[in-house]
Amino acid sequence: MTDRLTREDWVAVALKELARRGHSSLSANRLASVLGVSRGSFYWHFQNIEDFETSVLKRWQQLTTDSIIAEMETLESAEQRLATLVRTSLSAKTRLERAVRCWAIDKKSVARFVSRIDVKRMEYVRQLLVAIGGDHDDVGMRAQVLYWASVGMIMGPVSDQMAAIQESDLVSFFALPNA
Amino acid sequence: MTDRLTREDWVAVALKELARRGHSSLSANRLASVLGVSRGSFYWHFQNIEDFETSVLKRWQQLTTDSIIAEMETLESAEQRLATLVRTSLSAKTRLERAVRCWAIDKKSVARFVSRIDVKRMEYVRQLLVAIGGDHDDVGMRAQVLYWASVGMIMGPVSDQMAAIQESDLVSFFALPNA
DNA sequence: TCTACTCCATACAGGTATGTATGGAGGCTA
DNA sequence: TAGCCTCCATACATACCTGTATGGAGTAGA
Repeated sequence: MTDRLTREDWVAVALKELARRGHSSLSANRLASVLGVSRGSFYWHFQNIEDFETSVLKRWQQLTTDSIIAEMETLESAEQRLATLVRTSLSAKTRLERAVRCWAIDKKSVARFVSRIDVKRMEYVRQLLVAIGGDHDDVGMRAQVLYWASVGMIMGPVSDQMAAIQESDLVSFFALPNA
Repeated sequence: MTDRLTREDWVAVALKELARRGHSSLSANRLASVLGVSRGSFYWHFQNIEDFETSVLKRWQQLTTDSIIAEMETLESAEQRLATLVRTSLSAKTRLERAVRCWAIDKKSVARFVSRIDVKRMEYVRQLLVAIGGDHDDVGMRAQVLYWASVGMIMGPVSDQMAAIQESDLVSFFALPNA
């Protein structure tokens, strides 16, 4: 009885495999073998692959966007929120983010989903920059570049330089006006 | 006679398909059908898939890194080089870059290759920033963030904001000291 | 206890992938 | 012209994928 599976069990192991080996590992075959069952279970819990993938993406959104923003909103000042957000991004586990973003390249439905999340995150960053530094002309550009940088950090090289970067330097770099 | 293929023909169509449909389209089967031949040709020109993929990556490096850096070096000042480099990046066709970077997620050998290219590009950006603004403490961070932003722009959302971003604003933002 | 429902196993069909073995068409050379 | 070398076609083995059809084990309820 206790060894029966739920949809959530499948989604959980999917996120794990997604982070470990990329989206090409999200086959019913592979996940079934990881869970120690057959594909019969998969096609009982999910109508098809599309149905399954949508569930995985929704869980990803909840974990990496909705809950993060909600957590930032518990902080008092916009400065604290941005600093914490940047620090969280710098120390975040990048494997899942990277895998999802590459998944979006292969599949248009995933791309649309990720795109909506991007807009949501970027708009939040822009709000924080406005709250901190005022609504300058280039606040849109700065929010865009800051979010691009976070995406680039996830997707790009993992250099020694990265470890030396302080979140406070980044915040002041983006939030303060140029000379 | 003229309808016989070369390794370069296979690599060329591979880069095209890579940009159009992503790295999952780089199968001998698909490319053969695109070229109108059978896989017998593929396995005559290439020892195996690894051999083929290495050739594709080397061509990508030559097109998107070596030749670009060489072109910048023909310009006179570091300011011109950085401005041109940023403008080139902003207007670059992102599909191939994006596909290669996602390819790297699925395959470790590709990841190692891309990582070496990342280091090469980032070091060049750092050199330009030093030549322009002097060797400040945070020049390493700025080079890192600027390169991250370029990667993020490629991998991330294509917003309306992007079209409004001027290359001159980006250059001054990264090259000038903070207030 | 008998039945019905839930969850999963098994088997099959159809698709695409790599890699190899082998043969065949056409040009180059002796 | 005879033979060789280059380039490609064909066929086969093997593997993994989705999706469906069907049956079977275990639990809950009448």
